[in-house]
Amino acid sequence: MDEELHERMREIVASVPPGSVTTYGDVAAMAGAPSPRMVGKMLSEDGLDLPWHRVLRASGRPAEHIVHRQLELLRAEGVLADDGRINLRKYRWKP
DNA sequence: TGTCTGACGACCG
DNA sequence: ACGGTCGCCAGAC
Repeated sequence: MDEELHERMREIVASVPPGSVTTYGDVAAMAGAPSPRMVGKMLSEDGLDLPWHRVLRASGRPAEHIVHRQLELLRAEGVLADDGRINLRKYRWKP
């Protein structure tokens, strides 16, 4: 099992600064994950202590089950959604 | 082993 | 812009 990958994904998500967002795909690419799904999997089981709300789908929309909560947390950081969708060109984090 | 299931994404019409 | 489809890959059963 790859504990290393798990840690890299965690570190990347942890490093996304308040007021900006990233996507599952970006995190996967940066961490060298085989699929963006792995990022979602990691967050679902070990993401409570991470700024998981800063991770969106490539469309700029949050995953279905957490939409409300996520948009709420983002709004508190000044990341505003237009009809449920975040403008990635505006808020996307690029290290 | 074979199938199904996701906090996903690229492509296409 | 949207929805359908297909590829993806580790786990659960």
